[in-house]
Parts: sequence; structure tokens; C-alpha cells
Amino acid sequence: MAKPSKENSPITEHLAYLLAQANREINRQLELRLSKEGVPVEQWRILKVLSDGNGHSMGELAGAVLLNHPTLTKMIDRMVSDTLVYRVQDPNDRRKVLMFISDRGKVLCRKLNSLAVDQEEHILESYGDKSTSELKRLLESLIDSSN
Amino acid sequence: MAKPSKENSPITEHLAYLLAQANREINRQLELRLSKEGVPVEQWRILKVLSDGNGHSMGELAGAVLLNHPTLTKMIDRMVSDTLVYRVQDPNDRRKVLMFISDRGKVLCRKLNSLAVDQEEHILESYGDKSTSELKRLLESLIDSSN
DNA sequence: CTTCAATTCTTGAATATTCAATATTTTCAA
DNA sequence: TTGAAAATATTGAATATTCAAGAATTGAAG
Repeated sequence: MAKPSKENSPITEHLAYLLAQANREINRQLELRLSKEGVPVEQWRILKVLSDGNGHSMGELAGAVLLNHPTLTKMIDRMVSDTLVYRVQDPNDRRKVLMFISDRGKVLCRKLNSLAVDQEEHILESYGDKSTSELKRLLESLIDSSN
Repeated sequence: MAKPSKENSPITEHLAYLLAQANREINRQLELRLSKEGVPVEQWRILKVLSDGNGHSMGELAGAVLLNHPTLTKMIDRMVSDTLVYRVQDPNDRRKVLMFISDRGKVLCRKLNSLAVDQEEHILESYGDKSTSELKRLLESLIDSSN
């Protein structure tokens, strides 16, 4: 009897692949909804993080929205042009830039939130309440265990 | 008592975000290992799919490795230059191109597989056998329910 | 105090990805 | 059989991302 070897297991059985596939699919669905407002997913994340009204530095934001630093800078440039957010130099540490959400940004963010909630509800329906919360729990713990 | 509103839930509680975060982290780890051979994750996936020795069309491959069509074409161009894979026109349908893995590709694929297995084992250790298989199960079912 | 290393953000060039258009072949209806 | 529509892959231009270098500020050791 041959020993089952991991080396030959199909790509579809790898955790990394399943994560990529699921992420891609869910992200695609979310993109589709947010495109109603013409906003990419990352911009929604940025608005959402800033919507606590506090200033957030670029470094902080980059971590929170899963973008690397230069990419974030350029995306923020666009959002500033669209007057969704604005920059303020941190008075306590002038290397830093604090980002704030504008009123226009807040209005947009509310619309986007409700589109996103639509999606989550759609997932809950087709995938189930129990599976969803269990999946979230497992993902959180995976992320934890990776640090 | 205020009704708990999903609209204000922090971004970190959204399934889409947790998936993105987990995917990013696991992918980063895998990238790190594969970089020992100087190969991006997508190329490993391509080699792995082709390593069944059968010819696979570009469309098929694009679906399997989660790349869109033009991106795949250009990545395959690079891999052909590196003589890891080669193109053959499908004799049954000359619109199609069948991709095959070369001997050099096979050798590289074996090395990459063992690097990837290293990672999976590392995950099993820190995250646990049970959680891992449960997570995989849930991801598969999420992907299923999204079609 | 001064200077040197570390931190934070931005910029520009190199690279990669995507969108739209194109070329080729097949399918299928008239 | 012919001609129009669909399927498949590639190309080139437009966009976006990344890497490496740079500018500004802070921290901290001497």
C-alpha cells in the first residue's frame, strides 16, 4: 500500500489555494456591489477605518487596509482629489501624516456600508449562519497563530 | 437598548476582510519559501496543474490558477523563455493552445512541492490538525455555495 | 549640542496587471 | 454551403503596483 504523499496532492487541496479561491470569489462579489458607487474595495476599507473620526497615520492605515505603503499613498492621492479624505500633518510628530474622512466621505461610506451589508446577508442566506460564524472564528485564530 | 447595527461593525469583522487578511498572510509565507527557488506562487500553481502530464488549454489553466487570461499569457511567455513549459496547438481545436510541463519544469516543481509541504506542516504545527481540516472543509463549502 | 541612525512618507522608474481590440478557428442556423 | 455569432488566445495601450531611492523629522548616543 503506497504511503499517501502530500507532495502529489492536487493544488486544490492546499490551504493557501483554498484561501486564495475563497478570497477571490467573495472579493469579486463585493466589488460588484461597490461598483454601483464606482468605488474599489480598498477605498471602502479606508473610509471605514477613518470613519471613527480620529486621525490615522499612513502607516497605521496601510496595515489596516492591507496595502503597502506606496500603493496607499497613491490611492489616498486619488481620494484627496475626490475630496473623500484629507491630510493633516501630525503636530506631535511631523514625520507623520494624519488622515481624516470628509463629510462627503462619510456620506459615501454609509452608502457603501449598506451595500456591503447586503453582501454579508446574501452570504448568510446561502452559506448559513452557523458556518459563517465558525469560519470567521477559524480565520481569526489562523491569523493569530501566524504572528 | 440600541439595536446592534451591522453598518457600524469594524472592518475586521467582515468575512471579506478576514479572508483577505488570512490569504495575504499565508500567501506571504508561501512566497517566502518559494523565493528560495526564485519562483512566484502563480508559477508554482501552473507547474503543479501541468504536472499531471496532460495538455491544458490556456482557459482551463487561467481558471485553475486564479489568473485572468492576458495575465496568464504573459506569465506563460516568461515560463516558456525559462523552458519550464511549452505550447502545443490543440490538434482537435486549433483555436486552443495546450500547455505542457518540460522536464526542467518537473524537476523544479518537485523542489517547490517540498517547500510548500514544509509550509503546510508548519501551519499544522502552530494552528493544529483539527482546525486546519475544519477550515479547509468550511472554505470548500463556501466556495461551493458561491456558484 | 551635534551627529548619526531610525522612522515616516513620498516619488520615479521598473514591472505587472487589466481592459479593449484583434486574429484565428469553430459552431450553427439559414 | 455560407455567413454570422461564439469561443479561444494574444497584443498593445492604459492603469496600477512595487522596488529602491530620497526627503524630512525624530531619537539617542557621545
